[in-house]
Amino acid sequence: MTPSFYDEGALVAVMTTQPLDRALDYKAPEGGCHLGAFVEVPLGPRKVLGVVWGPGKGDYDYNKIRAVLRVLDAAPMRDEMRAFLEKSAAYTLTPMPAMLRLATRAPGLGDPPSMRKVYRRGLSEPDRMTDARRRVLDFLNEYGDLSFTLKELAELSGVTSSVIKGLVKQGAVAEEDSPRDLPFPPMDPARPGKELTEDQAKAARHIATAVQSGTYGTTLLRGVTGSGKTEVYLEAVAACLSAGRQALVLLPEIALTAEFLKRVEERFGARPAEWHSGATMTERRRIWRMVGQGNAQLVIGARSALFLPYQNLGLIVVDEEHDTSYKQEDGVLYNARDMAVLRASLLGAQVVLASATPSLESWANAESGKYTRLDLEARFGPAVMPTMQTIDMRAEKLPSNRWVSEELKRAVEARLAAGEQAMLFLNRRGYAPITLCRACGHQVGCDQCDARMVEHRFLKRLMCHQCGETKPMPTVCPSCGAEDRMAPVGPGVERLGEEAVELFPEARVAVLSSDMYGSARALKAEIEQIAEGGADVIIGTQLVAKGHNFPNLTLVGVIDSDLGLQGSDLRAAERTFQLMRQVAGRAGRAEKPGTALLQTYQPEHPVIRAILAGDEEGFWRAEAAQREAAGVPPYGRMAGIIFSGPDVAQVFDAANALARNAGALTRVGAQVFGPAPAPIARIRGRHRVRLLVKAGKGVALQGAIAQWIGQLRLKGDLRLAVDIDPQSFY
DNA sequence: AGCACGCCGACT
DNA sequence: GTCGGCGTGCTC
Repeated sequence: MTPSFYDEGALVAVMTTQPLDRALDYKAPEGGCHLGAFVEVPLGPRKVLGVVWGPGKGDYDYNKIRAVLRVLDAAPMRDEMRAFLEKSAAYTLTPMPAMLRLATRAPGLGDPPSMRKVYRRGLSEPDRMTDARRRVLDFLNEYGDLSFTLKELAELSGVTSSVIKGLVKQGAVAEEDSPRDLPFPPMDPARPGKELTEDQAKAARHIATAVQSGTYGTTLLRGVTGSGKTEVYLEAVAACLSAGRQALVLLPEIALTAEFLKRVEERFGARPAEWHSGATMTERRRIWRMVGQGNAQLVIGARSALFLPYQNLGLIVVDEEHDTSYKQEDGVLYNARDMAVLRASLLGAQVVLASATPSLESWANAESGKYTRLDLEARFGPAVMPTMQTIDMRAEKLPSNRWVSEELKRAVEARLAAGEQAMLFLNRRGYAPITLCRACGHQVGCDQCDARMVEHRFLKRLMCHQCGETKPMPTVCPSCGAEDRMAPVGPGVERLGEEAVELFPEARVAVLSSDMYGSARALKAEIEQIAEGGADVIIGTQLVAKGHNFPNLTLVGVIDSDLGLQGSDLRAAERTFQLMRQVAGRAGRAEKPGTALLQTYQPEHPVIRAILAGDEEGFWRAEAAQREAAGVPPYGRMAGIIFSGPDVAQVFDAANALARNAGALTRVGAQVFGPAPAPIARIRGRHRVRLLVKAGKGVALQGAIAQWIGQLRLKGDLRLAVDIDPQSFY
């Protein structure tokens, strides 16, 4: 048993956020320190942030050991959190300091609580009363014990700040210091939620009971769009809050909308803490501190909210659990869905994985009994699932610059005539995916990456969708020099928008694409405006497939259902299935029945047929059988080893050398494939090459890989990263 | 990550 | 002669 307190001078091991890959010994400071304390320690000439990780090892020259400089004013990291970070690091093969950095992503961690001046009613009366003074004192008397900032008080009582300063001098108004980071208002779980159907109430009770048990468990909550998943898991949140424990709802960044927060506020009577990439430094600091003090009971956040210092977490909801954005693809490579399950298991907390279209991993875990599965079949309210049909594009005789079939066109016209909305869905941003020289066949590529440049007519430039590099549209072929022969090939949403304007001249056409709006806020505002009837025909990329509600939308046309079916990505079929189901779920969410039309060149493909039949179990079983036969996740294990560096040949050489020396892996029966260019073959001028490791389900993959790459000495600018359970393959 | 140490090419 | 290139190694 490790002691939980170290007296002054005792040796303690401190893990820093510097890339040192192990803890260093220090002497405990004056007054001692707790296990888990956030501390500032000297490291060479610098002062760095660290956490007291345990007793010192004592294997270092005692005379060189320095003392902890100070203990920071923050609640010590709990044992559970240290265990979580260590297990996450071991699972993802991430160096511990990088893991610790995820857990200390708040500014001013070491600062004393920031204070500000607030004003309240003082004990004495002013010597002379004026109108302005009267207004201030009346206002304060009315609000009793409450205090206000100078600006608030001046505005609310209609005086200038000098009046208040005058009253302070006389003692009629008291000036006090108050911490700037205020606790979040308490949630009220006893407020009535939305009325639940019997189906939903049963599911809600099931999860609530599990939450009250105070033990670990994971529930897969499956329900089609509009089936009331949110209402059900908010009841589980209520049960958790009632039990006096904190709750966390994880959402994909894009789904963290004002609409969702409003629902939460209506249910619990107060705004929860919102943790997302757009949060200001002040907000981050407040949330980090308040979560650590237990003064934020409910956090709604994107994946990194999983690493906040909860004191008493009882429930983690992962909404849209299949969403690929839960997998962080750069820096620390982790999957927030899997890490949520890990953290809950260490805490004795419950996890709810909610989705209309679960990932095959979660489906399989439910099948094998690791997760409890709850299905919400009935749609909430009168809306029903849309009718779905394919349009066989092989039978269409479309000119090469047209993508909307005659049948889809007629269907859209019918909706327009009825005063309803139609959506054309195409998962390709920009104007055209390829810019081709008609003289020599050259395709314009990115100078930084190996991707093709995509024309964005909206921006009047070519853009690389991998690194964001842009350049002007060339008039002369960069390869053969021919003039005015550059031509756009293939459809993007912008080009589809042009076609829609021609086909439906009377309609208001809106194109929704993530790169057309400066900020997520502007985009959300635009989506809301369109949902309220601001457009008749909506052209959109995959961002419209995420939980927005379009009450007047009754038709979804999927321009190219085959995108994502081809290729060697083992999850391609799964992704297409999920996307189609979600897009189809856009249609007819309110009272009007919807129709989904899928344009495809492969109407007999099992994925397309499963979507049409609405046969999810059939799809999962077929897909699971294929993966099991191939020995790939979730029936086998995979890892990517990504080498990167400025020189391609050097990067390939290093990867080749490692691949040829894979004894540590072959001993455990794992196979090594590659090297091949990584999914993103070049980022910011650095070439990336990947080895793929495939192993049986029972193999201790991390240990073998750690041993394998352990001896490797990387020279110069070469870097190596391990990606456990890689998600991108092409 | 930073920062120092150290071992080889073009300058006042 | 030495200024400085950044490869290598250390930080308790």
